[in-house]
Amino acid sequence: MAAPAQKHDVFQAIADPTRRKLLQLLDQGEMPVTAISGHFPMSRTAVSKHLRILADAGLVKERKVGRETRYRMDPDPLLELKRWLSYYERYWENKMAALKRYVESQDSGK
Amino acid sequence: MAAPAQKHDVFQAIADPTRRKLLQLLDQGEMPVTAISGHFPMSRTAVSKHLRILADAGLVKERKVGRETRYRMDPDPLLELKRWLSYYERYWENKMAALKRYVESQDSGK
DNA sequence: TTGACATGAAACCTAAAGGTTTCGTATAAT
DNA sequence: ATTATACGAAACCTTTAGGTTTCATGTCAA
Repeated sequence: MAAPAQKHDVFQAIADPTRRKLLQLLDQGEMPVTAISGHFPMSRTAVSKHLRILADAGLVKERKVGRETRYRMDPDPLLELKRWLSYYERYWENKMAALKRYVESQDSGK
Repeated sequence: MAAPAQKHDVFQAIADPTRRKLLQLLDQGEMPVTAISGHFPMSRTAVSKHLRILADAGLVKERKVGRETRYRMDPDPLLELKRWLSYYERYWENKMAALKRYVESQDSGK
């Protein structure tokens, strides 16, 4: 299969707070555009553009039902983010270990 | 305490691929600007600006040593990202949910 | 003390982001 | 058949992002 050559990646997609809210909202379930845009202080068209960017990154899927387009969230691309983040995981592991040691030392001290 | 009112957050900061590379590079250790910029196909000034954005988000720290400024990575703000991501953790933690998504995607796919 | 080096600030440019309004078109309701 | 609804495409505007070049300043080396 050829590469998707998507215009927007996950990192870009979640950079905008409006789009993060969109994901959160659509996490509740499928919803048509007008209903979605009711939750945002901007025009329906603007929301529609954000949805397109999210769709481009694979974070939402659309489905046409009659005259409406229903969007739902797809968390799969977030796995890339998770993978990226896991690279830095060791930092907190060490930190947590250090904190654990600290707490335990306080504990035994008392 | 007053809010930091930082101009750039961690989501914005990591949205740019150059800045992600910067983090990766600085993960190896502290480095002065000129040395850093040697790794990038752009001017030192441009790199400097990226570093400022990262610093603004708290992802790098700077330290002046003589006539040079040395930057190092600070992973702490990534915890916010991790926290945000953890909200969606259940999706791929739960195997049944994954299977459900798979079945549904096959269903609505073609 | 003179010159080279390291760096950020400033001014500037172009493209992209994020928003608006207007319009066309398909579907639904009367 | 006509009107209302749901939506995306297009054109447009303003601000921000990302880059450049130039300049000023502080520090090190000769």
